[in-house]
Amino acid sequence: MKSPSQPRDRGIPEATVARLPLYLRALHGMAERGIATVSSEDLAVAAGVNSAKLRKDLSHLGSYGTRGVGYDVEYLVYQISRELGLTQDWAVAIVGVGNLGRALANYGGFVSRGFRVAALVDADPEVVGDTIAGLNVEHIDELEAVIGRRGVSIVVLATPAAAAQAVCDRVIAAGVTSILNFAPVVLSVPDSVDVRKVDLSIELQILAFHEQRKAGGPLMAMDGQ
Amino acid sequence: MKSPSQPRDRGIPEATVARLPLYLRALHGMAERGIATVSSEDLAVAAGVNSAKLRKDLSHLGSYGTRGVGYDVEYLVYQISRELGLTQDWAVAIVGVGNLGRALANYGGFVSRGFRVAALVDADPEVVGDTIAGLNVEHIDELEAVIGRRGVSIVVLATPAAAAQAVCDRVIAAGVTSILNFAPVVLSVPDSVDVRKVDLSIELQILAFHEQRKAGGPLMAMDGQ
DNA sequence: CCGACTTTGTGCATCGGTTCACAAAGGGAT
DNA sequence: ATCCCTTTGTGAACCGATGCACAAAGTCGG
Repeated sequence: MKSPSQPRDRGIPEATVARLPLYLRALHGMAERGIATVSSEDLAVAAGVNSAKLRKDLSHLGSYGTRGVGYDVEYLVYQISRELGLTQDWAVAIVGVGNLGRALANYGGFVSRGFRVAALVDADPEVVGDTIAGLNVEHIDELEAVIGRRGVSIVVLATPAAAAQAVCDRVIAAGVTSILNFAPVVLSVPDSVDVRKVDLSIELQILAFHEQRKAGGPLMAMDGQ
Repeated sequence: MKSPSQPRDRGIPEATVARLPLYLRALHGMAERGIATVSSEDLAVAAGVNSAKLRKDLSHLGSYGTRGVGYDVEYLVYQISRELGLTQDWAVAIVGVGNLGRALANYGGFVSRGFRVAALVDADPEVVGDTIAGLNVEHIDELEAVIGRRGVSIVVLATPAAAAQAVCDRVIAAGVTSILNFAPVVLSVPDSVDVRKVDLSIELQILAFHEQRKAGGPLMAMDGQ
């Protein structure tokens, strides 16, 4: 007899992991509206995916649905949260308090569940000492100390491109293994470190590509050589 | 006899399109450092990808390399720019001038090549009329007029989640078919419209998942049921 | 002019992810 | 208690992307 409703396979596909937060958000919305139970079809629509994909994704976590009924919203929220590691809270440090860093520090929604901005760090003496979003901006010289003291495990890089790699090296040396990088550079890191990149410029360029296609159409003659 | 060095196949894989901006950035850096020619191996390292993948990607644009030598940096910059549609310039409107919108408006690097922030729009009478990054903030009532007048073809949504879908519907009705969405909602749009999403919260959750894995390790016993 | 060397471009095997379609499982009505 | 209806969970086919490995193509030195 195999134990039921237990995470079966600890190897969850990357594509699935990337969608779990989407499901979670949709489920939170439903919970707030007092919906107790949801079918894969409805949840899929709310998350903007195909229902078969949703079911397969959820099946990687375990068998949490009831055939003929659907999924219990509260229970599924809990299971996904646990799988994503949101039942604990994560101390995040933002390095680089320019326009973007400031926006991130103030962006409440982003720190909604499970995450807490625990430190702001910058190199500019002009901003060090300022209070932003209720936090004191500390000097970059204190980087390692701050990471240790506050138990930071995720670092958000919002520095200029030129500074990113150096800061990255230092936070890794300080023991951080998860980095969210906003600087437009390819960071070089050991395999044991996870880097995710958010690059506004790249997103725009991808849009431009498709926009050009649409505009030019199949008969765009103006590009003869 | 097939015409040489001509874009052969107009169907470039999506995964390739997403990497072209990366190559372009690396190439710009090289051009600035006066490098005239680069091998697929060197460019691949600079862009952080596998060299075979890079060659396959470039081969989708045409045969722009020289065997035994490599690629001409300037020429490749031009070809990729043209393919991405960066030889024309795109008027971008930012809707929602909160912390994030402001940061985007000021973020010079993001508007570097091919893109120009042509308008800022917000609903809050408090900020309408302000000048940010040299631009006057216009009222949301003017949205359609502004889009038409300035020839905006790409819209960046930096509104609160609750407002995003409504604004999205309006810009689409005004003829926009490319949207970069920062609001944490799944936008529903016709197939003819391209939406790219940047979601800080989701990125953090993905990092947390992997971080938890590392921390817990293969023998994490504390989760017995 | 030739031969050795470098580097591209690509055929092919492989892999991960998506989608379809359906059998298995459970709920509710009679 | 039985049957029908709904919805899950998944086997299997399919599709796109990746990476290897090598032949073709071109350069450069002698």
